[in-house]
This record gives sequence, C-alpha cells and structure tokens, in this order.
Amino acid sequence: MKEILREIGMISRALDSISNIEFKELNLTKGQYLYLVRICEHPGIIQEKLLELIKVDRSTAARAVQKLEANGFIEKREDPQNKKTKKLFPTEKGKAAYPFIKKENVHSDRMAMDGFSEEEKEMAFSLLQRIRKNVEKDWEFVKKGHKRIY
Amino acid sequence: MKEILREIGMISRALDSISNIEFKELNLTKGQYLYLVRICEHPGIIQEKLLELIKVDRSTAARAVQKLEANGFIEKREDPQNKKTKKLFPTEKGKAAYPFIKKENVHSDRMAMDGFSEEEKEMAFSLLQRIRKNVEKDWEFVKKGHKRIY
DNA sequence: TATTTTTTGTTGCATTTGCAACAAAAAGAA
DNA sequence: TTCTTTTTGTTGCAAATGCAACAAAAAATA
Repeated sequence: MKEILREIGMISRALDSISNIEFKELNLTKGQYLYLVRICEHPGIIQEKLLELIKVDRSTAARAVQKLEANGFIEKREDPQNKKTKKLFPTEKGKAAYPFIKKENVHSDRMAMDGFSEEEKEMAFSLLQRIRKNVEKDWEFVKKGHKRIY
Repeated sequence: MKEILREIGMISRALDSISNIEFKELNLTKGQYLYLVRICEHPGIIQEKLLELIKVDRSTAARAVQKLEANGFIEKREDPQNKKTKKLFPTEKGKAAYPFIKKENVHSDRMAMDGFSEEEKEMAFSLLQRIRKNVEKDWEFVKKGHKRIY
C-alpha cells in the first residue's frame, strides 16, 4: 500500500508553516489566511459552510472568524431571512489583503509542481480532488461521532 | 494554475482530525501518533531528524517527544559518542501501539484512494513524493529565516 | 591548537486548536 | 399546529503549536 497520507501530511505542514510565516506581514496570525481567502471568494458564506471548505472544527472556525472580524478583515451581516446565521463578507481591508495571499498561494503551487509537465499538473490536481472527495466522506462520518470499521 | 495546495490542506486536516479521534483509544493525544510511528520505524533516530520527517517546529517536536516519554511510549537513550543528542526508541508499550496505528493508516490510505486503479495509485504516490521534495526545500529555506521572492 | 559557526535541544509566552456541553433557531414530522 | 430532530453557533476547559531567545555540544575553519 502506497503511503500517500504521510506525503500529504508532510506537504501540508510544510506549506502551512511557510504561509504562516509569510502572512505575518499582513498581520494575519496562524491559519487566518485560510478563512480570509474563502470569504473573499465566497462573499456571504456562512460559518458552517466555511468550516466544511477548510475541514476544521466548528469551534476553531468560530474563533478564527471572530478574530478576523475583530481585526477588521471581515464583517458579519445579519440575514433578514434567518436569525441564526450571519453572512460573512470581506471588508475593504480584507479585500486589500486578498491579492497578496493569492499571489503567495500561486507561487507555492508553482513551486510545489516544479518540474511537472502540464499533463502531470492536471493529473496531480485531478487525483488530489478525488482523494479529497473520498476523505471528506469519512471526515463527516467520524466528526458526527460514528466509528469507522477496519 | 491548479490549486493543489488547497486540496492537500483539506485532505490533511480531515485525515489528521480522523486519526486524532481514533487514537484516543490508545491514550495518544493530538499529533502523537505521528512521532510514535516514525520512532518505531527508525529506532535510534534523534529528535532533529524526526522533526524533519514530520515537518514541524523544533519546539513542537521537543514537547511531543517529552510527552511520549512521560507516558511510557518511548525512551531516550544516551549516545556514548555524542553528549548532545539522545537516541529515541519505542518501549514495549510503544511497540504494542504500533500495529493499531499502522492498521488505521493503511485503512485511511485505502479509503483515500478508493476507486483508483493500481496505476493511478502509483501515479498519485509518485507525484506526491515529487511535490513533497519540492516543498521541503522551501520549508527549510523559510524556516532558516530566508525570504522567498515572488 | 584556538576560534567561529552550525547543529541540536530546551523553555517562556502567546496563540490556536478541538472536544464537550450547551443554546437557540430552523427544518422536518406528527 | 405542536413536537422532535437537525443545523448552526458559542463558550470553558485543556492541550498543542510555534516563535524567540537561549544554551551547550559538535563540527568547521583559521
């Protein structure tokens, strides 16, 4: 069995570590860039959907969003249709941070696939997307308190 | 540009979250399984090499190893050749935990690549290995305090 | 040899993380 | 409608995480 998990874990921790160092320049603390980009790309998204995009605990997302709001990167807007949820939008400050984050991410993607042909890049993306879809099923299952059998 | 980073981040967080929940059964707290498997597979490894395998901060590794030792999963042995480093070995308890961790990891690898042909599995592994090698260069560069240009 | 640099490891501090337990609104069922 | 379940969000812990600053041994250089 090919141990792809380990490779993925290593890549993810390394990349995340790099990003966190680089985004200190924007006064974004650990992990916050993850939330901010998604809110910029999905203006009006609610917290629950956001956490599903990122794959993080509900409480973690709640606090990351709180902090992003406190620091003026995003704002929560009431939904007249729904008293429970709040829609999340980037502020001007948040929007201003977006291009830098995006540029960094694009650079990292390029660097990560350095030496890849176009076909290999396509292949990598498509395989990873399939892996992600497989994994998110189990994630939701386990997060809901169910037990995997193996 | 294909956004493989995001896919990798999602997969990694989801999988890590699943593992942390499942390994509570072994009395392993968050992240500890990462260290324990590597020590089992590389008996005598020193902390610095361990952290490079995992891609985690030096201080994080120090404390994870301390805790693993305190809980009796591993032991540190002096190296007569070297007064600075200590070699890490699994205890009987650590060795006993290994098969369960391994089994869980194999299951997750299988699940992640569900629907993949043998060729696709090989391809995924090989592409990920190449990505990991690319990424670890930048990680070491940035961790040493250098600045990436983009 | 002596001196400088690199490697390896530790701790203080501030922060993030996530499980649990809870609350309240929304959605679904009776 | 009323009752039940699901969805969404929050907070109190306890723990992990990582940067910074430090220390000491080892390795490299003069």
